Amino acid sequence: MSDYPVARVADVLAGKVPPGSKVTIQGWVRTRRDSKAGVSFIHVSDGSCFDPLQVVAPNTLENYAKEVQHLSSGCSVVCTGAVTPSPAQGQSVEVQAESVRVLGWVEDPLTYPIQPKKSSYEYLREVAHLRSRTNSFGAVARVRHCLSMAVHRYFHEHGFLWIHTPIVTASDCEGAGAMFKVSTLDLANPPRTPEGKIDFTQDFFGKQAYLTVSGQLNVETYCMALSKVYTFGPTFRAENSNTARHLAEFWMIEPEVAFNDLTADADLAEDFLKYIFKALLNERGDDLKFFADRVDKTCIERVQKFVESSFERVSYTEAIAILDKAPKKFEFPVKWGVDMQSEHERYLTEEYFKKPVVVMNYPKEIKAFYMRQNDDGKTVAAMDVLAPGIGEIIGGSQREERLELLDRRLVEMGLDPKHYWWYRDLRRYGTVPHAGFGLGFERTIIYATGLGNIRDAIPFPRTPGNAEF
RNA sequence: UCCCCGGUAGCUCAACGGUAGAGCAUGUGACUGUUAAUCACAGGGUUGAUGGUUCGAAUCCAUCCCGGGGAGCCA
Repeated sequence: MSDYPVARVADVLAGKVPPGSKVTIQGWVRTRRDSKAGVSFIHVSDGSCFDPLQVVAPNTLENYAKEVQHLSSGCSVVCTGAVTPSPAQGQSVEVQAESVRVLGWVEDPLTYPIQPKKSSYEYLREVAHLRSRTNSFGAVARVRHCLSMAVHRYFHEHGFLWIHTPIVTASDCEGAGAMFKVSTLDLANPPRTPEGKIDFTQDFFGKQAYLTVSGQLNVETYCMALSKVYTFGPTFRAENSNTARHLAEFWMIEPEVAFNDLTADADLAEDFLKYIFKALLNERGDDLKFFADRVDKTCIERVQKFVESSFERVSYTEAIAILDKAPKKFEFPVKWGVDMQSEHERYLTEEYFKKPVVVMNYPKEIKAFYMRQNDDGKTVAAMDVLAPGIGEIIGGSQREERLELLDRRLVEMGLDPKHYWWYRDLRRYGTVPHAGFGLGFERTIIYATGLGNIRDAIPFPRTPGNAEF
């Protein structure tokens, strides 16, 4: 082995390595082509950028016939040699190999699941442990990382603290959907109370516990001391949802800001989304170009337009009026007081406004207990951000900071205020107006990339009946 | 969970009641500073599973399993 410094493919291709310098490249073979001129061209990817690096292996290498000519897609290699300008089209620089060492062979190239050709996303989901080696999933991973970092950078630069809210929760009424149960009890033979019910006092946490469906209630406690906070972590919904937009395990971003009202909340959502999409445009042009070429021609344009134009803002009442006058027959009739269906949201954002829309001030009956009641007595300070192509991407609200009104809503909705004792305490001790929202991270990714299914926006999708990997 | 559509070679698909085929991939050879290279030849299949109808089923029927699209729930 030589002692040449290890270089990332991204740095070599970006010209950060001076021509003539000798480097070590570590990665996986994408394709190999042999030339009778006495060289083989090996495209090596290490995941650091979209494009692979061309390694030119001459037939004078001692393992040329025995090994180099048998390299197939997926083999892991360590190559050393000089970086030189490429005489041929297709790449600016390449590496003239002095050595090509094979670390791992593909034991049966015929049945290697990842072949250098188009494979369907459906098929690749069945080989999720290997799909990271494809152009598509490498690009998704880099986009996901880029957006993650941008999320943290935005909040950090704007004075927010990242709060690590718990994954396991014992409040069974977070109100955002069905929950997964967490237990160490023997399922076949659980301890029983005298009444014959399962005795959760003997369970690990001494009471029934669940996986969180939202960090919001917890993060509000930190908001009431640290002013600007956010969560960014996994959340879980045990809904039997089988759609291209739902996961049982997904990542959510939930900022919460003290002293903010609903308008400030919508302003934050807009400013924040534009920031992370700008970062994506600046940093991952190579991957976005791939998505534009292969997945969705309009994706770059869409993200650019998103960054440049302002969100449309309408009240729920106005939105209903627009839908009422729409020259279009809806399957579900539109009426003030009912929740909007997918077809309604789509019409607003895709046909009527043709851009992201913030719908604000929904009827209180169709929204959660913690949302702040407006003076009209009919609506709450809730907002949804609707985006063309995916529908609801953000759901948020100003929170009810007045204890009396909060309690009234709890009772109206059949909830027991006792179960929310610590949440209510926030209103008893130094309460202030505050607002926040939840952004589905994977939905953000499919919006930006044009991916058709949310299961391809997360490395290992969990959906009903699917947790193989 | 409901409504549609689909499961055929390693992958993408064709054949739609009468001997199961192509492209890519793989192997061999030819050719070439090549670019998902090209050309020739070769190997490769209990047609998702189980029953049924039929002289005969990949094809028709039933049930189940798996996948996709749409709906609901939501982020």
